[in-house]
Amino acid sequence: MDHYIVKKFNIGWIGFIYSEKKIQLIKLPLKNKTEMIQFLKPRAVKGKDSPKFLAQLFRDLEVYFMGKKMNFTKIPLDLSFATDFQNKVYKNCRDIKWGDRMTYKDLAEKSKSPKAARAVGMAMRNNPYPIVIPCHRVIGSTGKLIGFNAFRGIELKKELLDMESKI
DNA sequence: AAAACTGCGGCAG
DNA sequence: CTGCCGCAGTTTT
Repeated sequence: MDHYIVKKFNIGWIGFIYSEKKIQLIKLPLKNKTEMIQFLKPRAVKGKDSPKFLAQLFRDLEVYFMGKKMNFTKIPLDLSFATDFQNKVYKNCRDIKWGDRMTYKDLAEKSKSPKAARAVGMAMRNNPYPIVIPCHRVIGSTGKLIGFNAFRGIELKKELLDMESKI
């Protein structure tokens, strides 16, 4: 059974589910801490100690939310659930740098499935590691912000992009 | 195996 | 701007 832990950042309480060696899920803030715990509880048991990789992630996130450049390349993610296509998409998405943006179509082309923009959307929607896999940097081809599977989704997406473009 | 979904993209009105 | 298909990968019947 995996463990969960919640931690407060300036955007709210973020939930984490993790196994011994890897992160399993990052859940962006819900309405409040209670809702977050209710969400996590059925999926994992409360964790007491936070392993090294998690402490590292916390530090990185603190820095990130301060508005500083941070790319999370060393965080060990569990992508064993992912298909070939999803793996490509997640990898390419991870390569989008701070302040950069890419369209769903761009990502599809880069992932060797030029016409699969929609499927890229699917992959983003099911991205278990928001921020670390910067799915907020993926936008519509018209430049419009779409989707974002989180409480206050689009708003949050916009805030993150605004923050990143301030540097 | 088929149908039913999408955080899409073009292109018409 | 809105609506309508075609699209490809994933999920659900």
